[in-house]
Amino acid sequence: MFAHPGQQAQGAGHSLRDMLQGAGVPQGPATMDLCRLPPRRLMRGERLFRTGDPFISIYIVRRGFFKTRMVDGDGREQVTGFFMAGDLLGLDGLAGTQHGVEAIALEESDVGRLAFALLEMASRENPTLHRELNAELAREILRHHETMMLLGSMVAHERLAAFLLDMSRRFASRGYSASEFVLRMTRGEIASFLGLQLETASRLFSSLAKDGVIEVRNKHVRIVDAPGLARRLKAAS
Amino acid sequence: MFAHPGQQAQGAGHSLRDMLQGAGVPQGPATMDLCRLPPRRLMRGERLFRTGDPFISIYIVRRGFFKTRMVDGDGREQVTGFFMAGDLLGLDGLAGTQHGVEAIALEESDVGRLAFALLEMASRENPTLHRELNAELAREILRHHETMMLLGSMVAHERLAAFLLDMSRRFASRGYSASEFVLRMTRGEIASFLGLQLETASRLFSSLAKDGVIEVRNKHVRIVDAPGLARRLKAAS
DNA sequence: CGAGGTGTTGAGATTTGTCAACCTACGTGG
DNA sequence: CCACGTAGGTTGACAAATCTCAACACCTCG
Repeated sequence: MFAHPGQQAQGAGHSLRDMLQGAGVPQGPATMDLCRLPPRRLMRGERLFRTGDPFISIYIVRRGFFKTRMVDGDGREQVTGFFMAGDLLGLDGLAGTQHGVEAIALEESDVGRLAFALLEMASRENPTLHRELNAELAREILRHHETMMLLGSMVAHERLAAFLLDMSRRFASRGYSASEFVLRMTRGEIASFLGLQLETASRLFSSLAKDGVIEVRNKHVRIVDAPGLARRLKAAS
Repeated sequence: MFAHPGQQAQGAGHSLRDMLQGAGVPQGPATMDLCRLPPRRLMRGERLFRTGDPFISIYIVRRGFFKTRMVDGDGREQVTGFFMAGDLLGLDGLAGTQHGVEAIALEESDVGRLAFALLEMASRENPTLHRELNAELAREILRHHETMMLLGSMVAHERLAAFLLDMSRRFASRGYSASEFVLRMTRGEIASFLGLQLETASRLFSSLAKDGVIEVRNKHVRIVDAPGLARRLKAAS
């Protein structure tokens, strides 16, 4: 049920994604090449950007895994999303001048970067690029809407089901198994994202396992009964 | 704790808001005048736009009150925001091609409209306008973030306190009383927005009233002890 | 091999939801 | 202008979901 940036491969030429993927695109229009900044490697726990950082570039995850989170004045923390290879990161700053969230690597990761100021100029001359930027932003907003729906009108077990199905879909769209994957984030991070307590999330994993819907071993998850999981999104299980 | 479009008055000239406010701005640059569409009046319950509608124009509330809501495939409903005079509406479509939510008038209301396609062209020639559009979008995203925080990491009584303080701030920023106002939405709509059941929201109103923090009579609310209300955002009351 | 972070589980408290009754305000039509 | 119907709002009693606190197991990494 979650939409995420970067599901479908882009058509031809020098799309936003091509530019960010970097390495493989040696010969683009000059304006585009100018945008490209050196890629960056992060260790687990390192921050790609933090709340309030000036918005300078947008990123694509080339390898690894990230979470984004917010911390409010009272120290309340909220994980707002998870990002895997192929996902764009930092779009939240696209509309303004600074980032509203922070992005933290959940494992050793590589990101491609594009300088936003230059990208904006390029997009003025290139309507396709401009449209792509807008489309990515639209996906970001759609993601927000879905998160609000999840947090505002689902009970705990529905939220976890939605989360697992979303992960499954995203792994599948990248050519990995839809039924078996490794969740890089901790239970606590999942719980925060789902608006639950850590223990509640853990219990729900166990309960799904007991019902034979999934198999769990730490971060390794296997979806045994995908329809059963989907059913838990709707009525009472 | 909520950010909303349209807090501060805009500086000089023909800003986005001026254009939308309409009537008072007879002599703008031609490109801008072209964008302006006839205003619209809606009766209570009428929809300004609905989910999936092509994104054609953005709106400003000139008079009245709106809610936006989403309905997902399973019929789950979620109110995503409330909009009063001065607020921009329909920005969620700005990034894409269609609206992801629907907007419904909570009372007889008037809106100003700008044709987006023309507006986009105008913004290409006018960097200030372009920046304004981006700033509005940024506010929209900030609002989403704050809603996620509210839904994901606050308990019921904190959510209601946050809601009331937000309303208070927004009324105040429009020159109305910060301590006494009429909530145009029903308890059910407030509850949906806060991710609660109607009865829970109602009880929380009563409980705040019993504690002498607010006075309530139907939709009329008076904040008696604003600091007390603010205190309920943090620790246990 | 030890330490600390991570994950699981239990028991009980607390919060929130559910169902149901009833009250109130408001608009409509007689 | 009143009467009635209906949507909106409140409250109670109870059920269920979720949280809290606590103990302990596991796993990874240095």
